[in-house]
This record gives sequence, C-alpha cells and structure tokens, in this order.
Amino acid sequence: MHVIKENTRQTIIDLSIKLFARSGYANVSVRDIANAVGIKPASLYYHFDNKQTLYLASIKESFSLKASVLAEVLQMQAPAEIKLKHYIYKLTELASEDESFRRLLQREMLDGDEKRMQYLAEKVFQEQFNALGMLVAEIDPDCDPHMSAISILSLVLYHLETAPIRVFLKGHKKEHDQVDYIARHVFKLLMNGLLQTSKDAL
Amino acid sequence: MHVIKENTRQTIIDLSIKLFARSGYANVSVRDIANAVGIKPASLYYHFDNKQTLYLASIKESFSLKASVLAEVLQMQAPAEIKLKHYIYKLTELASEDESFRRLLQREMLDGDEKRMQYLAEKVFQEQFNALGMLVAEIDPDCDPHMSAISILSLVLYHLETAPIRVFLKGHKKEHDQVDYIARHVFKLLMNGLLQTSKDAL
DNA sequence: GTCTATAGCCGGATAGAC
DNA sequence: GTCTATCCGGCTATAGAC
Repeated sequence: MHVIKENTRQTIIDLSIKLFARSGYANVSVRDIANAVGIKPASLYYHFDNKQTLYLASIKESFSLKASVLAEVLQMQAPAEIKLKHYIYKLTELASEDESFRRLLQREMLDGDEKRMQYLAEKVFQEQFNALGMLVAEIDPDCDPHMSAISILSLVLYHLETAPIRVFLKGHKKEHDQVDYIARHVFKLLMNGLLQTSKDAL
Repeated sequence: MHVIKENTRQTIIDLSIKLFARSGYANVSVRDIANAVGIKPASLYYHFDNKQTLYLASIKESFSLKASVLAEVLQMQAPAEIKLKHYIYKLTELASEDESFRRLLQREMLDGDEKRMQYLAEKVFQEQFNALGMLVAEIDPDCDPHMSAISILSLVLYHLETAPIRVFLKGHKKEHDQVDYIARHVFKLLMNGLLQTSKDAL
C-alpha cells in the first residue's frame, strides 16, 4: 500500500471542516489548522496553494457527501407521502448528527460569493432540490414546488440552527432537539397544517 | 439644541450595524468603521471602550427595535387566525426590508456565546415568543407551542436567508422574494399543510 | 513532505497634543 | 472630541535546508 503519507491531505481537509465550521473562515488561522494536524504551517502549503483553496476543498467535501445521500432517498420506490416522510427523517438525521455540515452551510448562506453559490446550487444541490420539488408536486399538483421544497428544508434546518437560543426560550424541552420528535412534527405540520385533526398517518 | 456632536455615537452604531451585518465581526476592522463615520480610529475609542462593546451596542440596537414592533402586533384584539396572518405578514415585511437585522441574527445564531444567547432570549425575544406560542395554542390547543412558534419563524426567515442560493435553484421566480407572496404561502401552509384544499381564508 | 526562519502586512489599542 | 504617531501581536505566505 502506497497510501501512507498522501492521506495527510485528507486529514487536513477533515480537520479544516471541523475548524471552519466551528469558528468561521476569518477566525481560523493556517496556524490553527497546522497545529490540529500536527504539522508546521509551512508544510500545509505543500498540500494546498493557499487558505482559500483549502476552504473550498473543505466545503465541497462536506456538502457533496450529504447531497448524494439525500438524493438517494428520493429515488426510492414508494408512495409520495411515505417518500416525503423518509426524506424528512433522513434530512433531520443527517443535519442533526453533523453539526459541521450544518454550520458550514449557514456560513455559506451568509458569506458565500455569487460564484460559489452558483456552483453549490448547480453542482451540489440541484438534483436533490428538483426531486424534492417533484415529490411535493405529486402530493399537491397545484402547489409551487420551489416554495414548498424550501419550506420543508426550512422547517427541519431552522429547528436545528436555532438550538443555541431555543434552550433559553419558554417551553423548551429536551425532546425538541431529538431527530424523531423534529421529523414527526415537521411531517405532521406539512400534512395537516397547525390543525391537528385527522390521520396520524403511521 | 445641544445635540450636535453627541450623535456621533449614534452614527457609529448605525454604520457598525451595517458593516457587521455585511461582513461579520472579524471582517470589519475598527479602521473600517472609523472610515465610514469619517473620523480617525483613535476617536472611536472615546465613544466605546473597545470593539466588542461597540458590537454589543450594535446588536442590541438592531434587535430591540424589531422585537418591540412584533410584540405589538401580537397584542392586537382580533380572532387568532387573523392575528397570526398579521404577525406573519409583519415579520416577513420587517425581515425583508432590513437585511442587516436578518444577517446579524443569522450571525448571532452561529457565533453568539451562551451568555449573549441568554441575554437575547430573555431580554429581547422572550415576550414576543411567548405571545406567539399562546397564539398558536389558541388555534390548536393540542400542539406544542414552542415547536410551532419556531416553525412559523423558520418558514418566514429561512425563505429570506436562502435567497442568495435560491436564485440559482430550479423554479425560482421573482415573486418568491416578495413579501406578499412569502407571507401568503406561509400562512396557507400553516393552515392547510401541503394539501391545498378548502378555504382561502383571507 | 516536513522543517526553520522570516518577510511583510494588517489588526486592536494607547499616549498625548490640540 | 478628534487628531497624529506608534506599539506590538497575529496573520498569510515564501525561501531554502533537510
């Protein structure tokens, strides 16, 4: 096996994801990353041209993995409502267990330049987003698929994003941060609205 | 009138809000702010002890204004569904017209420390959040008010937060960024879920 | 591939004159 | 209140030895 030293590159990326997610691009120095990896800053420049390049490699790595998992769920053969339920659950699970992914995404929404946004939209999220839009259109043919798809993402992701402040807001319970509870709430809301009438649909 | 020079302080805060919102704490230097105001960096230290203090003054100013306007809407005398509709519209309007407020809030969710989160929760958002929870409980007595309140906020705010990437995603239309369209979509979703049946409940 | 050493810049903050 | 001048620390990035 000749793969003993070339995975330094992967180690750098993995730790960069963690650090950039935690503190943001400007608050992570090349020194910080080098320290985490256990090498000197100068050595890092052997693997990456500069800090920007390393950052780009990090977000691509982090986002691509999630996007492909979610796109898979949407290719499943099943009735639309069941597929939606699965998608919501999987999205909640992925976003919940990978805080770095979530935070990098939040940071990109804030500070990503237009070129990067376009890249992410077209090369990373497009496929999944289209499939999600088609799924909701199957459930309600008259809806606006773009708006509805965003609504689904918002319900799941915003719950997780607001966790740091929610713990101080009235009515907070431990369950509010659990995957099952969030996914169930979102699915129910999407099916029935606030009116908690009818079917508990599995 | 003796208020000619002491509003330098207010000018500093106003421009800081704009700059911190645009670029984030770490990416705005004291020099940048001083330049914007039209004074030298050293003069800024006459008005504020340090950069942190100035930042805190900025977010308090930005957040308090919005919170009080929204709390007002919730004190209105009207049927629950009408109040909810008004709240959603007002929230969408405020968040839409004040990008700085929105971005500062996003940044705080990412990088606010626990002490600041607690302060914001208790001193700035609590009142409004409680009232919103009580309102949804009026509409559905069996719901979880905390979760439902967050869901409402998420539907409105996430639409706006994702604007930079949505423009590159399939199905995007100009209307998707207009206050009326967003508020209407959110209200309908909350009332009926994805199923676009019954009442258009103006 | 990783090191030491260092260049060169930009940041927050202070001292003291006006 | 605002200025000029300056300190000093941290930052990205490079040069060149091993």
